[in-house]
Amino acid sequence: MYKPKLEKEIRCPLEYGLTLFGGKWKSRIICVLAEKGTLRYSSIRKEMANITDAVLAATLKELIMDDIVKRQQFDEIPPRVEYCLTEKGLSVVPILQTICKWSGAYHKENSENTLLQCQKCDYNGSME
Amino acid sequence: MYKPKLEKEIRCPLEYGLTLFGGKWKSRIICVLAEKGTLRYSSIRKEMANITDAVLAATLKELIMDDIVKRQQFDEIPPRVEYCLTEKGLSVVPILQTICKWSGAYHKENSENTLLQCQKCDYNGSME
DNA sequence: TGAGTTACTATTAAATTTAATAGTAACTTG
DNA sequence: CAAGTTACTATTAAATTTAATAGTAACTCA
Repeated sequence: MYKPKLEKEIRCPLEYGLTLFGGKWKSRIICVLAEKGTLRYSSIRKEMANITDAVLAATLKELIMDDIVKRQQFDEIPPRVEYCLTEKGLSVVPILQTICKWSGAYHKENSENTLLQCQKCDYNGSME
Repeated sequence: MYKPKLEKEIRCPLEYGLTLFGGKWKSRIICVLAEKGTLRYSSIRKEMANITDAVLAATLKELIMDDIVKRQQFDEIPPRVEYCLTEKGLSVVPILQTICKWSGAYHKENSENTLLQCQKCDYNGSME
């Protein structure tokens, strides 16, 4: 998703909201944290096959700046840093679930395959 | 937003759903059609300053393929083609409104400026 | 002592999205 | 008769996102 640098380029809260949790990675990170609660950096990475450090670190930074994810650092060695959703982050979850259900329902209606299954969301392929 | 060619690359209905209406242009087109009902190509363009023909035409095509927008063509000259939301498209609107409200509420909380106003959405900057 | 762990950053390249520009047929209006 | 309208397509370029790869400090474990 295109994220304009200048807030002026965003025309409405809808567009702005979508930049906060839309996009390929943000929604997945939020889902993982919603499911697991608190996770350290390496665990998030393990949960999300295919993500690279560069992308994960950058995405977490954005989520933190937008007050959706909270970062807590422990001064140990090897380093330990834990991430969890903020209150604002938690408030996104129901929206994501709604999208999940909406999408799952229409997909079932139009297709026979069952590719759309995911442990990260609360969708299991048999939602009413 | 990254839209994978192969459905296999999409991991869950949430991600899939976001490819259907997330992104810079799709949500705006849906908003405009939700507000105005039926519009012809040139009117959609006028409603969305800054969009180019290449992008508008391509985006409409995707929305049509995903059964969110319906296209009706009249054989007149000059050509007339009208677009409106399908039933599925209409069912997205409440989700977009929810995002709009969520985003608007948090934005007001965190910022003094009032840039986030838009005639396209049902948000007017003073939402409770 | 060497390898592994951790949470990153930096750099470069590939892929994708968005933008800019020009062109088209066949009519209508001035 | 020239210019404007309509709904696009095609092409090229710029911007942005995503991916791939390597490197880091300071410890622990074998």
